[in-house]
Amino acid sequence: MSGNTTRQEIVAAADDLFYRHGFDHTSFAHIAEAVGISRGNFYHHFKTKDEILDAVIEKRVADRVAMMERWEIAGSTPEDRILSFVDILIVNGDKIVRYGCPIGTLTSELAKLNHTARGEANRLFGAFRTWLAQQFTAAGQAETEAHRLAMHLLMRSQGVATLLNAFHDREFAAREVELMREWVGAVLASNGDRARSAKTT
Amino acid sequence: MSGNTTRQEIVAAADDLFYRHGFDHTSFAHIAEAVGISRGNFYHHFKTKDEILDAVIEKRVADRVAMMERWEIAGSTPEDRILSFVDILIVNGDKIVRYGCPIGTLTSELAKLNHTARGEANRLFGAFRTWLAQQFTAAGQAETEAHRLAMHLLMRSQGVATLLNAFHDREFAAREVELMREWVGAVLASNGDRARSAKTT
DNA sequence: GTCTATACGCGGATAGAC
DNA sequence: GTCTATCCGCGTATAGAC
Repeated sequence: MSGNTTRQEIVAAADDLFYRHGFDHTSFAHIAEAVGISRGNFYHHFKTKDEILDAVIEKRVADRVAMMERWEIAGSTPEDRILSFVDILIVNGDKIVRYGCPIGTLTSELAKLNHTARGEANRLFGAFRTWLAQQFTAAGQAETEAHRLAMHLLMRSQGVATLLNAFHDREFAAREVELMREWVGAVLASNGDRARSAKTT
Repeated sequence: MSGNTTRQEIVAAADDLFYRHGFDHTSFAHIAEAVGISRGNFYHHFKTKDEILDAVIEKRVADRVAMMERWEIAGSTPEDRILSFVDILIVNGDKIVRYGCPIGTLTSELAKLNHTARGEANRLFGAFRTWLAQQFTAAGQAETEAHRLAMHLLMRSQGVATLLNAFHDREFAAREVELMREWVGAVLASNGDRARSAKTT
């Protein structure tokens, strides 16, 4: 909580570079250049590259949590909030075309590097997973089913991101987003039916 | 076509290491050690690392094409063949848990490295895409719809692979594979209805 | 806190002997 | 075709002056 601006700048620059070029391929020199400081100064803030990675993951988690809190405020119903998640694929379309999903690609890379921060990185997926499950639960789904639906939606989002990055086909993404929106609507509508019939009987 | 065994061994070892540790992270020393030759000897077969990458991509494409040809023989109907594709997620489950999808992860990495072989790597996805589209067409789907269905299935396969790699949850994968099988059945059944009604009217 | 200078190993790549 | 020896740049990391 020392509020060091330089440290925050380093983390922000590393976050961006790790996303665009990957963790392993990004060097201290790259980050130092992006921030505008010398390489030596670097080690006053972070002793190892892994420490920077931890800080970047921490920042990414915080950013995603903040985003989900905004969705909570903006969306009046659980369905609206879930659709905010789906819309990431459109809102961040340009970046995904170029660099893929920030969470999926980091997770994949750390898995291949067999990096110790693998588990930490999974908190990113976990944040979305539990949040989505909460929304489905709020929409009337049973606990286990809500978690399955959350995983299904996360899965489709990842799949679309991967193929959008490979094929650069925005129409494909738009089509799949529309299918996801329809799927969410159908799932929650049929549940509503069950909920209503359960009430009336 | 010189039939050099050493060359093939290098490509096979590189294929494996690129998959398990990533292209960038795999060094000449790693490959040389895996094959059991010296680093110097290496350059008699490949002048640059990129040449090895090209050869690995070529091998991967050939392997996948051969696999799809086996599916053509094994499956009597287009639906059977499509389900062979879906079942990769189960058959290769262990490897996917550890290293993800060989195609998706390579594509993502090359995108981040902004590597020239990016386009070549996309032939891997392309091979599955066109083959799946052919199967959907053979099952009675219209040309454009067949391609959309192929992309949809490829998307789901990628999404499942990514989350399977992240969460190591085999039950999740089994559940999603079952959903994909149902989806394939439903899509082809409804099409069959349309085809039948078109015939009888 | 920020800098310069530097250590040291590993990466890709080359030369040339056998 | 296979080897050893070697070049050179870049990577992480450290020491120490300002």
